[in-house]
Amino acid sequence: MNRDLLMEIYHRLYSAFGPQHWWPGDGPVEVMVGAVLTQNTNWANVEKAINNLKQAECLDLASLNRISVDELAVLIRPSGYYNVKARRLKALVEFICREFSCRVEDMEKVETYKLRERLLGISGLGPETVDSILLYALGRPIFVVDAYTKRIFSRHRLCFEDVDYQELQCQIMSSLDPDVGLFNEYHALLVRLGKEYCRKTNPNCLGCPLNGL
DNA sequence: TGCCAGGCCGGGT
DNA sequence: ACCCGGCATGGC
Repeated sequence: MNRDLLMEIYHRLYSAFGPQHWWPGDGPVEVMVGAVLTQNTNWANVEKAINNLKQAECLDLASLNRISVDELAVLIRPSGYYNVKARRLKALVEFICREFSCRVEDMEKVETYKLRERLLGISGLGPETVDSILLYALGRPIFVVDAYTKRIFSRHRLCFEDVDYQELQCQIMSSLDPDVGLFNEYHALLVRLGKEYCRKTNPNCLGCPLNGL
């Protein structure tokens, strides 16, 4: 993929929308929880679930490790798929507690792609969730691909509609310098653009900052 | 009312 | 190697 084109897109989005201040949420644990809860789900619903967790003072590894799956499911109900997501959250928390003594800081010593593989081994964590955790919770230079990224890029004929996740990620990352700040803002801006101009149906291209690329 | 949202898994071909 | 149903809430 062409580096200049990728940067042109980035600058257009940044000019149009400004900084997005991602991830919306405080600290690595809240970010990781949000990454799981937002799977195929509107962020507004995720916020309700996260507020429930805060209210119950359960938004930390020790509490999440202590409460039952069913108790957790009740708290995260507004985020949808609450039974599967409760299991996925427990699996993630158990992983961190088992492999890193419940200390997020201890994950720092693992090389990024090694850690990526280990996170992908957790049932319920796929590439987007894992990459979101790596980039936004752990500050690793990993580009997050999502449905909007594919839709936007394919509609601008920069990739195929059904492009493989890894394939698109590799193409993008091999064309850019590994810059956490850039990757952070770029993905957030793509989501912002997607919400306003590149939904599944009703693609209103009028006023889209990428017009005439 | 129906469709969509910052996916992923497991079972079937 | 694909393809698909299931998982579920809340907003427009």
